[in-house]
Amino acid sequence: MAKNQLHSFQNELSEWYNDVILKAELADYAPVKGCMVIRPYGYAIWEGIQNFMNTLIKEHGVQNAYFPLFIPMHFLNKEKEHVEGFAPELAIVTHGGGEKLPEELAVRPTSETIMYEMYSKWTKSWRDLPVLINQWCNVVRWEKRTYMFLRTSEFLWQEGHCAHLTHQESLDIVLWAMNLYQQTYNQLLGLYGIAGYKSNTEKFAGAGKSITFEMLMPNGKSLQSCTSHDLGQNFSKSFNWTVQDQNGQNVYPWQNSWGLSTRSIGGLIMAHGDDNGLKLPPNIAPIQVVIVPIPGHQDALELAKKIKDTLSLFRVELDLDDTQTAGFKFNKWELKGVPLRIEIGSRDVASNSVVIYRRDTGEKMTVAVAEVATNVQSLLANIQANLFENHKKFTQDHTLKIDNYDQFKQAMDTTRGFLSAHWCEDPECEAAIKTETKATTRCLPLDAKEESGTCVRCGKPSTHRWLFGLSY
RNA sequence: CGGGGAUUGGCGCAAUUGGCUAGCGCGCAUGGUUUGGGACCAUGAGGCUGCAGGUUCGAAUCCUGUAUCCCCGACCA
Repeated sequence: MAKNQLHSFQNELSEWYNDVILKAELADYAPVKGCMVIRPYGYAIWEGIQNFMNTLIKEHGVQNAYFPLFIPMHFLNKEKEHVEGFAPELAIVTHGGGEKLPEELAVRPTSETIMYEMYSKWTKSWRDLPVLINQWCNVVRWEKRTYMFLRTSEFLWQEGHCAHLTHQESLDIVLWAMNLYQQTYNQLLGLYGIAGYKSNTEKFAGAGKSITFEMLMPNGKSLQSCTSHDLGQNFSKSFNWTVQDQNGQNVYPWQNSWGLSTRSIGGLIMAHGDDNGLKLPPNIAPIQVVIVPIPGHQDALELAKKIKDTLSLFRVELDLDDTQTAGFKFNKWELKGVPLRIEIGSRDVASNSVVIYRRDTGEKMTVAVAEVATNVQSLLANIQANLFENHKKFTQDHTLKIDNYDQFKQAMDTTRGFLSAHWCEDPECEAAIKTETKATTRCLPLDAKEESGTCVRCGKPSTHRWLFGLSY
């Protein structure tokens, strides 16, 4: 273990991941199995994601609302695939107020059923459509194995649920939502990924089609980072929900649902880190610039405050704690992933300049006081772009075109990554590949071109290359 | 849920054929000297050894149960 008490990013990613979450004070273990406490620094990241997404969600006319945590079991039972998919991971309330409940209540694993029950009450006419609602909430899925942020028994997310008169309108929202997620990942979190369709076995329980956004992590594992589902009319039919259309006919609305969770923070942590800790992209960093006056240099304080005033457009922390030495603080702020650090000591006061350090590259540069604000602005933009490009390059470098099964197996045994290979789309073949190599289908990329080939495993004809990988 | 490992001041660890008042480092508090890449001195606070039972003259140590965490799988966002 290095001096900073972190395991090696390269060789012990799982341990590094836990170390950095605890030491950077993003989160802590809760005294409840599989649950975590999201600490203020980690929650600020979630709030950044919420703010970014809320703006785009509302611009599109989708409104936020809130539905109950508890779902009567008979609601879940209405959609067969849905309940079968979620039954194994439900937390169920059997007692309330000291008495056994007449009907058990599921703690929501997702809110389709309770929301659509209400939608059907609120809509009688085609004029009442579309329903465009999103909610930010917690959900519970009783997972067998948990990791902080990536898979906890309770997690935070947003779930958008819209209903439309036509399938096309609904599909437009499905794609719009995935585009929203891509913007969030690319622009806010500096993360690259591939959007595409899930296979039938991997899709959401109750969906017609599911679109996923898959990101590659440094250990070559693939992280399903959010999903957007075309629910067709499965739920409206299950709930016997109809509205009258323009012709007076009773029709079932077309629906979609889409969600992004606190798992995104897990991807953010892992994809950008290094042996010194986190590297937060400036757009999401709760602190974009930390100003560290060298402790003991009294003359630096005035300049430090002056610099802070010139940076009012940014999220700036002025670290006035003089009980720690400069080196200690440098390491602390690097661990916490602050993109830029400004060091100010007597030397700088004398030369009317400051030292700026950038977290992503480790470069230090001397900048004249008058030019700090413009430098900070361009450096932050540069860091944001650089982190995204790094992740994009990593992903592309680890995306392999695979044309025979031996190659496929060899890749899964070594570098992993995204394996782009032809597949016959037969679920049995998919299952066999998983058993034999651990790889699952990740997605059929939205932009995949038609290309005739043969299934990498069974040799049957195939029309597209799918992405395979090891699931996180 | 299967396999492996762990749980001792806030954190990391030590303490066995069962035996003294459970130690050490870091951190923390107070005072002082320091401060440009993890400073130092002095003094001090902080433990019914995860929890519940049991065996024993005596348990951190042995037994039973249980909880939680980590790693590797199977299941999933």
